[in-house]
Amino acid sequence: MSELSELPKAYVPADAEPAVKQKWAASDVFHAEPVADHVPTYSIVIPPPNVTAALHLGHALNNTLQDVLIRYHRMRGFETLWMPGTDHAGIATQTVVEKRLLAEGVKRLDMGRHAFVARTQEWKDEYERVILEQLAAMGASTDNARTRFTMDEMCATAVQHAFYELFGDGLIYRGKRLVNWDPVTRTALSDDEVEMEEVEGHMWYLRYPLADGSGHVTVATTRPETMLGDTAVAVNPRDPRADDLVGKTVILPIVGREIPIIADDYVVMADPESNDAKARHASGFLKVTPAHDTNDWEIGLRHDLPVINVLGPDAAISDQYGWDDISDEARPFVGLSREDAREAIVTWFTAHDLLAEVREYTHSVGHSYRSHVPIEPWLSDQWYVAVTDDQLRGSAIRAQVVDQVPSMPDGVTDRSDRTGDGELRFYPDRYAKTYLHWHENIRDWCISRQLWWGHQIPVWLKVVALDTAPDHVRAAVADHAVDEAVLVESNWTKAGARHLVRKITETEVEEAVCVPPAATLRRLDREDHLVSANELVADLERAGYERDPDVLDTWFSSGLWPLSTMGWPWPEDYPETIGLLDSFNPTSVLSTAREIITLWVSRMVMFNRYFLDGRLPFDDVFIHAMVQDGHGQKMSKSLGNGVDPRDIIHSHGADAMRFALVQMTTDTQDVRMPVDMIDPFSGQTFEPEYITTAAGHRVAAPTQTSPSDPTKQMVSAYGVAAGLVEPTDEMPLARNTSSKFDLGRNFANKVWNATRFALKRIDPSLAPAAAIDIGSRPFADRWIVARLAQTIARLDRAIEQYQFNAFADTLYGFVWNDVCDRYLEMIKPTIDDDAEQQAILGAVLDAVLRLMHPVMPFVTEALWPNVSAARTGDVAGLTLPSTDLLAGAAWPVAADELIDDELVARFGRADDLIGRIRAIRGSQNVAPKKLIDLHAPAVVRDLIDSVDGVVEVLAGVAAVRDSESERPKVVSPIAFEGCEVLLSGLVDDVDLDAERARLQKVIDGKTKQIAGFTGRLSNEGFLANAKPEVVADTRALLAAAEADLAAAEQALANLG
RNA sequence: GGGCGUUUAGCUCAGUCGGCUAGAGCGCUUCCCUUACAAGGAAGAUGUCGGGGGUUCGAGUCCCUCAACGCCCA
Repeated sequence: MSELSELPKAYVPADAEPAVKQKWAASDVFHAEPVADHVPTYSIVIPPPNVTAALHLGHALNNTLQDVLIRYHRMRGFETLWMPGTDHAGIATQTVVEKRLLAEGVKRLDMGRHAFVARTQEWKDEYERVILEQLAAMGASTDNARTRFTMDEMCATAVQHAFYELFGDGLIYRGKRLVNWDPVTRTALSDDEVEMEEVEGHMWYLRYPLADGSGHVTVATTRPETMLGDTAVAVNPRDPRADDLVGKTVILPIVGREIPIIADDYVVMADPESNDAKARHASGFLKVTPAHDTNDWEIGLRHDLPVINVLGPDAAISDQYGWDDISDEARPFVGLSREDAREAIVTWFTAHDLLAEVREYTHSVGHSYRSHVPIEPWLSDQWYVAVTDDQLRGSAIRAQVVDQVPSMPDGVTDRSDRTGDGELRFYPDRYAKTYLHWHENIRDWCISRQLWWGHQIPVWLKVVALDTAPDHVRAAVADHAVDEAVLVESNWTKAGARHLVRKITETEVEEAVCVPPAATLRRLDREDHLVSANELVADLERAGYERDPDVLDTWFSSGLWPLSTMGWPWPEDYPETIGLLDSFNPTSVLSTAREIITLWVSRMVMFNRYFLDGRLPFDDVFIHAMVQDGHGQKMSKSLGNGVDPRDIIHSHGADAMRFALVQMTTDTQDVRMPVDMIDPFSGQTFEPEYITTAAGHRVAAPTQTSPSDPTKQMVSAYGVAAGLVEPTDEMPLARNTSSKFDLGRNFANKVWNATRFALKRIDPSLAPAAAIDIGSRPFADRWIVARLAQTIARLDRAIEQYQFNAFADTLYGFVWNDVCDRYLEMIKPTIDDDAEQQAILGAVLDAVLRLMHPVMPFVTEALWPNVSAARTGDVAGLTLPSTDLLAGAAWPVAADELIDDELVARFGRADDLIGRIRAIRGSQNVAPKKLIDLHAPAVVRDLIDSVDGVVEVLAGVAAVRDSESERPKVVSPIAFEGCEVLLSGLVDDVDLDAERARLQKVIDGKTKQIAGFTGRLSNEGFLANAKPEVVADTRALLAAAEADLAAAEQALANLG
C-alpha cells in the first residue's frame, strides 16, 4: 500500500481543484504548436465571451462541451489547439459603462471620447480577468499563452486590413439609407440587433382633405407623428376608388404640403372580413413617409417621392435634418419627443375634426436589443458590406454539404471544386436550414455604429462642391447617380490608400480615403513608398479630411476571429503565430448557440472564405442547447437571471457542474435549470422568493429573507446584476445552486471511493511478470474488460456524433453500475490473494480515469498519481501508456478481440438470476450477510458454473445444489429461464401465503405477456411481413414466458 | 404571418432502422451505518408516451389534424 493511497473518505472539490489547476498551469500540456502536414490536428476557437459581464451557466455549458471535445482529441493524440479570448462587444459594453457612469452622475458626452474609452478599457480589463478566471475554474484547457482580445493589436490589424481589402474590392460602400436607429444609444443597429415585440397600440384613422375640395381620404396609421414627413398617399390599384383618386392631391394637415395620391400594390386593401388583422384594420389608404418607414422608403423609390426627415437623432421632431417646408402651424411640434408628438398630433386632428376613428390594435414593433426602446427607421449615412454579393452570400451557401443543402437557391452559382465548397456541416442537421434561410433573405450589412468603443472606421472623409472637385473626381462621378460610389486613382492611392468618391447631392461630392494598417502599408508595392501610415494620415488631415468618428459593428471583428487570432494577415509580425493558419484553420468545429448562426457563423464563413481563397473557418458547426432558468426563461446577461458557474463550483465542484451539463445536452431539448439559493448565514439551501418584472419575467426578488433567521436578509444575484442592490456585510450575496448537479457530485465521489477501495486492495509489491492474457482469467475479469472495450467504442461513437448525453450516460452506466456495483463486489473475496486480479483492477481503474477525464478533469487528475502508482501490470490488448499528467495521457485503446458480446450477454443472464434472488431476499428481509442455498436444475447450474462464482458472491449464495436430487422443506421458489429454482435458508419459517401471493403475481404477469406474444404470433400478417429474426425473437420470448409460467405454476403447486 | 422544436413516471429528461415486455437520475416506500462510498448499498411502487384520426402484421417512433409551450425569422 502506498503513501498516496491515504485519501480522505469523500471527494472535496475545493481541496483538490487548486492543486490540479496549478499542475496544469505549470505544464505546457494545453499549448499547441504548428505541426507538419501529416500530424493530425484538432482546433477550436472559443466563441469570445463579451466583456460586458461575467459568464453564466449558458457559457459554462458551451465551454464545457468544447473542453470535452478538446480534451478527448488531445488524448487521442491530435495536436490540439483551443484558442481563448474575449470580445469587446461594442454597444453592449458601451451601454453598461455609460449606465454605470450615469449612476455616478457623469455623462459620456461631457467626459469626451478619449476618457470614455479609457474608462471602458478599465471595465474590459476587469471582466476579461473575471471571465478568464471563470474559464480556468471550470477546467477549460485553453492555450492561455495565445489568449486574444478582439481589440488587441493583432486583431485590430486584421480588422483594418480586412476593411481595406473589402473597400478596395468594392464590397464596402457608403450610402444614405434608412437604418434601424436606436434613439437612446444613438446608433444604427443591424437587422439582427432588432427584436420584434408585440405591442398593444392603436390604429388611428386620419382624414386628409383633397386639394380640389371634393372631400377627403382616410389613412390608417399606427404612427400619426410621422405624418409631418408624408410625401404621398398610396392606394392599391385594384381598389375601386383608385381610378377616381390617383392623380389627385391632398393637402397634408398641419404642414400644408400638397402631396399626390399614387397607386401601389403594396397597399393592403380594406377587408373587414379578412383573417388578416392588417386587412381588417386597413382603410385602403396608406400615408407614405419614406424617411421613417422601410416599406414607405421602397414605395418612395418606386414613385420617385421626396424624402422628408422630420426627426432628429433623439427621435424628437426636428427641422434640422431635411425638413425645410415647415409651416407656422407645424412649428409648435418641433422639439417634442416622438411620444409627445403623437399625442399632440392626435389632439390636433381631433380638434380639427379630422380624426375619423381610433381602434385598439396589436402589432409588432422593432425594439433595440440593447436599450429596449422602439427602433426608429432613420435616414443617415452608413457603411455597408455588400454581403449580397455572390462572393460572400453565395460562397456562404455553397459551403454547405450536399446532403444538407442539395441544390443552390436562385441567383447563387453552383458549387465547384473550389476549396470549401460543400464542406460545412451542421449538427444537429436541422440548423443547416436556418443558416440557408438566413442567407436567402440576407440584405447588405450595415457595419457602422455611432459608438466610441470599438474599431474606429479607417476612413477619412471630405465633402467638396462638385464644381471645385479635382478633375479625376469629377470625371469619375460624372456618369454616376447621386449616392453611387466609385473607386478612383489619386495621390492617395499612390501612397497606398484607397479612394472612393460619390455624389451626395447634385452639387456635392464626398471623398472617402481608406487607410490600410501600417503593417499592410509597409508591404505594399506602391509608387510613393516612403510615406508611413502616420504621415499618410497627417497628410489627409492637412488636406481637410476628417476621420469617420464611427466604429465597426462588433461582428465585423468577431467575424475575423478564426483568422485574426492566428496572426492573419501578417503572422511573421507575431512570430508565435507563424504556421498556425496552416495547421489549425479550418478549425475542427465551432460550438455555439442558435441565434449566433445568423450573427456570427455566417460572417465567419464569408470572411474566412473570402480572405483565404475559399477555405472554411471550420468544418462542423455544433449548435448546443439553451440553458433556461426554472421558469423556462433563457439565462442571459441582460435579464440578469444567469447563474455564475462559480456558484455551482462552490456548491458542487467543477466536475459535478460539467458532468451534469454534458449529461443534459441532447439534440432536441433546451436545458431547464431550477435554481435555488444558499443562505449565507446558515448554508441552508432554499427556494427563493420570486417577483415578476415589468417586462413579465420571473426573477428572484432582489432581497431575500434568511430561511433560518427571519431577522436576517441577503441580496440575490439578480438584484446585483440589475443594479438594484449591492451586497454588504449585513446583507451578503446569496449564492445560487441547483439540485440538478447532485448527480455529478455523487458521481465524482463514487469514482473517488472506488479508487480508495482499489488502492487499499492493490499490493504494489506483487506485480505479475508479464502482460496478462485475459482469456486465462476468471469470468469477472474477462467480463469487465469486455465491457470496458465495448464502452470505449460507444464513447468514441458518441463524440463523433456530438452526442454528449450519450457520452455521459455511457460513462455513468459503465463506471457506476458495472465497475462499482458489479465488478468491485465480484472481486472482493478473491482480490487480496490474486496479484493478477489486482493488476487488472489497476488497469481498469486507470482506463476509467482516462475515460472520465474529458468530462471530469479535476477528480480524475487528482486521483491519477495514486492510480498510476497502483498499476502493477498490463492486460494484453489494452493500451494504457503511463504519463505524469492525465490531461496529457492517451485515450485508452482496446484491441478488437477484447470486445466479447457473448460474455456480456452471459453476464446479463447471470445478473437476471441474481436480481431475482435479491428480490426474494429483499422481500423477506434477509440480512445481507446471511448466506442462502440455491437448488437448481443442471442447465441453471451450468450457467452459474460458467460465471465462476459471480452469482454466489453477488446474491449471497453459500452453495448451489441439484434441485432434481434433493428438495429441502422450507423453500422460496422462483422461475428463471423456464426452470424452477429454489432458495432455502432465507428464514426459518417461510410465510407460505406471502410466497403464494408472490408466485401468483409472477403467474399473472407471465400470463399477460404470453397473451401478447401469442396474439402476435397467431397473426398471419406478422408471420408474413415481419423480419424473420423478429419472429424468431418473439417465439423465443414466448417460449421463455411459457416456461417461466410453468415453473411458477409448478412452484405454486409444490408449496401445497 | 413563415420556419424550427417540444409535449413520455410527481420533477428533469433518454428512447438510434417502426419490433417496447417503455428506461435513467432525482423524489417517494421498505430494509441496511455490510471494512470504498449514507454524496452509499439492496429492493419496491408509480406511465391513457398531449388529444383525435390515419398508414402498417405491428406506432412512443411514420403521416394528417387539433391543442399547449418555447425559440428563430419577418
